[in-house]
Amino acid sequence: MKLTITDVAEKAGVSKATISRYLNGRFEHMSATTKAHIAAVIAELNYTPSPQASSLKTNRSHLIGVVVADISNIYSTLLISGINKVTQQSMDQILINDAANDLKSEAKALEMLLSMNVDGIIMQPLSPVAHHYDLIRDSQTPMVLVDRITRPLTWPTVTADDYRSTAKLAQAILNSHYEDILILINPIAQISTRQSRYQAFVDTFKKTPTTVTLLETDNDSITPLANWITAHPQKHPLIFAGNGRLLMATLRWLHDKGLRIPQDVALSGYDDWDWAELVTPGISAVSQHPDVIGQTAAELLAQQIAGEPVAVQRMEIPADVRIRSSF
Amino acid sequence: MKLTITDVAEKAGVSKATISRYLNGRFEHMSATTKAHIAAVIAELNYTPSPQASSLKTNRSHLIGVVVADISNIYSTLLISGINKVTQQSMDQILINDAANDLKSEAKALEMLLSMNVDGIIMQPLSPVAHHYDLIRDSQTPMVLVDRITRPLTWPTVTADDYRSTAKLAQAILNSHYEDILILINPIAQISTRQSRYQAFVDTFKKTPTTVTLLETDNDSITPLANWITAHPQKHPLIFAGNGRLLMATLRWLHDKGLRIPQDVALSGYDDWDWAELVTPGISAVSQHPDVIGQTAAELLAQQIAGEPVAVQRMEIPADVRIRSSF
DNA sequence: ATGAAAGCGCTAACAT
DNA sequence: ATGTTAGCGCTTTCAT
Repeated sequence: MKLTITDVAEKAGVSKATISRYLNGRFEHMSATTKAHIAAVIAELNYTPSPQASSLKTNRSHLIGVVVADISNIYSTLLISGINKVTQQSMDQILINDAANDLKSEAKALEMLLSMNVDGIIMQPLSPVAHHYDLIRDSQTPMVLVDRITRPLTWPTVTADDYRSTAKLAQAILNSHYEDILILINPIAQISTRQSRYQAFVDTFKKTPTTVTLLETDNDSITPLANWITAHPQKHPLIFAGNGRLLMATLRWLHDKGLRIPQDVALSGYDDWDWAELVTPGISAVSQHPDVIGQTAAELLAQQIAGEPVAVQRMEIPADVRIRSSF
Repeated sequence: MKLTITDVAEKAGVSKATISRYLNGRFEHMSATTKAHIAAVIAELNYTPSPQASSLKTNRSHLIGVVVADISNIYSTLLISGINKVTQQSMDQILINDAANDLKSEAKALEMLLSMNVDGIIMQPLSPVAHHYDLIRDSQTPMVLVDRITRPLTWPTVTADDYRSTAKLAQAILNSHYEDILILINPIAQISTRQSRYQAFVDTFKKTPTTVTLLETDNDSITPLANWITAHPQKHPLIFAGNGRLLMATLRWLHDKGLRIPQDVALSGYDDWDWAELVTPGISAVSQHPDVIGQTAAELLAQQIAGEPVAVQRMEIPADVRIRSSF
């Protein structure tokens, strides 16, 4: 049977209040003897207090909600692993929820978390409009956004430095003088990071003869790319795949078609989870650090929960640009 | 301000008890009018009950604890994603904990989960000895093990069919007549799956002239392999890397050394998260399905929690063997 | 068909 | 320095 604070109090011959004080580290007015005695009794009984009971009174659940856009994406693991580093320290538990790239699911996840009375939320938002998340603001629950920004800026946000890192990659491509650059990316209207990645290319090639073509796609499908390449068999384009899944899908398609990299088409992309270098001839890519993003977000959230002021601003975690031999 | 059941009761002009009955779907003795009325009020107020308060009374937390061996491993995401599929349905929340490949951390995670009063636990155990987890048995908390077994068999366990799938791969290798097979794997004494993978090779090549060499390593280091290859420059071995990380590390090392696959060394491994085919020349590997394992485990756990009897046995989820061109 | 009241394990005034 | 007591939001007998 699970022990309660009453059991401990009886065994120790003191009141529940004293035990409670002990548990919460309020020793200011406690005699050293009772303190030691309580410690001994707790150790002997191997008693652990019930967080839910305490939560009921204190309104602090020691639960952190995490909502990821798509849990099957590697980004999620890395992000969670980073968050975990700090919650482990603070003895908080994380509640993982998957939005499955669906606004309805995301909303449900958020409601769930609120009803669970989480102390704070870390979310990789699906919607770019802050308004969409008014219920969080209304509930007064601290939140930190990761990976994508939301307008107007309402919560502290931690992302990669998409624009800067992509521009760096674009700069490297500049020297190779491609006629056509194909940006294969999910709909950019929605997501800030996608816009930045596209814009970095546009800006870099603005005053060059290079044509930058935007190929918007859905659900990481590469059909628009396949169509373009099939329609322009004589061209020798450079492809920039806007995320890891697209990069992988593109690679697989080129493979199937027997197209050689970089002889037939050149390739580059965003996100490389260590495998891009293993693929012959080594894919040049931007490599971000979701674990650092997660850790930073968790620290920011912890501050907010502790009542310390946190600036509502975007923090950018630098990504690495790894140039290999794919263009 | 957060609404309580009392607010709803007042607004609806009925007692808390009636609201509670409504919330728990006990309509047997409820007039259709009050039922409809309560529904309307709840919708209007947008009320959501507090799980922790209810948990206090019912002893059901709707929390499922998940302990993974190493959260930064892709296996974890896939596993969680599978678990998530079923917990989403049942409105349960999952509490992810990382054992970080460390028995002390694992024990702490388990204690944490017990004190959180979780309804059940899904664990990828670090220790092969069931005794190690007696505190779970003592606490009467339902548990399902995944990925690795524990002796004696104490909990329902869901794993891949390590032996069978590895044997299938070994069989394919058999026809290529290698003189030396190097099994690179983390310490096999500890983990059941590792033993099975090794044993599958030993058994397959028992009556052949092929030598099967066990190269035990630690922390996914490839030093033992590097040493062997350096020491036998004239040989043309086939390597079997016991997990995805080792496979990747091996690949990277061969790359660095300029060793060609399969001309200089042949390669194969366990775990392929879709990238193995993209690496030239396409790595032959066993591909397991952690998401299915997770889903199955979660279903088993749900049954146990519901009080339905669940057989204490090992369930094997078939892995795929993907033969490509690396040997 | 519905309500009153006690209590789940804990915390926090307010006593003493 | 420690105890008493009244809840936190919900469920559940037992009444009516």
